[in-house]
Amino acid sequence: METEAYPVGDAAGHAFRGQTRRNGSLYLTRGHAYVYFIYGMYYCLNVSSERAGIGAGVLVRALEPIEGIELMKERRGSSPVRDLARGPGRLTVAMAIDMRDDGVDLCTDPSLWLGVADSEYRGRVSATTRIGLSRERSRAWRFYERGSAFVSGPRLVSARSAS
DNA sequence: AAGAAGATTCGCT
DNA sequence: GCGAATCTTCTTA
Repeated sequence: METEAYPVGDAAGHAFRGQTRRNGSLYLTRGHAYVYFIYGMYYCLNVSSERAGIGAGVLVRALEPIEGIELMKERRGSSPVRDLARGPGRLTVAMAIDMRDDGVDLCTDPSLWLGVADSEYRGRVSATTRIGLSRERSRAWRFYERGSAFVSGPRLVSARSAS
């Protein structure tokens, strides 16, 4: 798995300039989905990360497919398993995530939810700077499973930045 | 009202 | 490596 944090006060975050129609789900209680449409073509999935009324979240950039691989291949058009969900746009295609999922509670909704990581993944997380930003480039707020082939960007550990 | 940029991906050079 | 695809949001270049 690969994620990027967009915490409160982050100038690169969608909630930096306050709540809008688009980013409203970032202001839901932690654990809700924030889905937005980007580049006229792709959806991106985020998880709200603060209490109600505070806008912050985590972008889910990549996943390692475990189950439902055939279905994901159908949606993605026969791409290699490694590429099914390696990248935020690919991930939402493979999972059939769109604006209908915006605002759902990922802790209780039967259609889309988050589980808890197996203990074997604990301690296997590394960090780098985030991808594709023009602001706050130096923050090492991208997190991924060290050694995994199912991540979308650099797998090197960058120098830790002050936070 | 109009234009530019954007947490991307894919295909072609 | 570069540009197209294609649309929402924010800013006024």
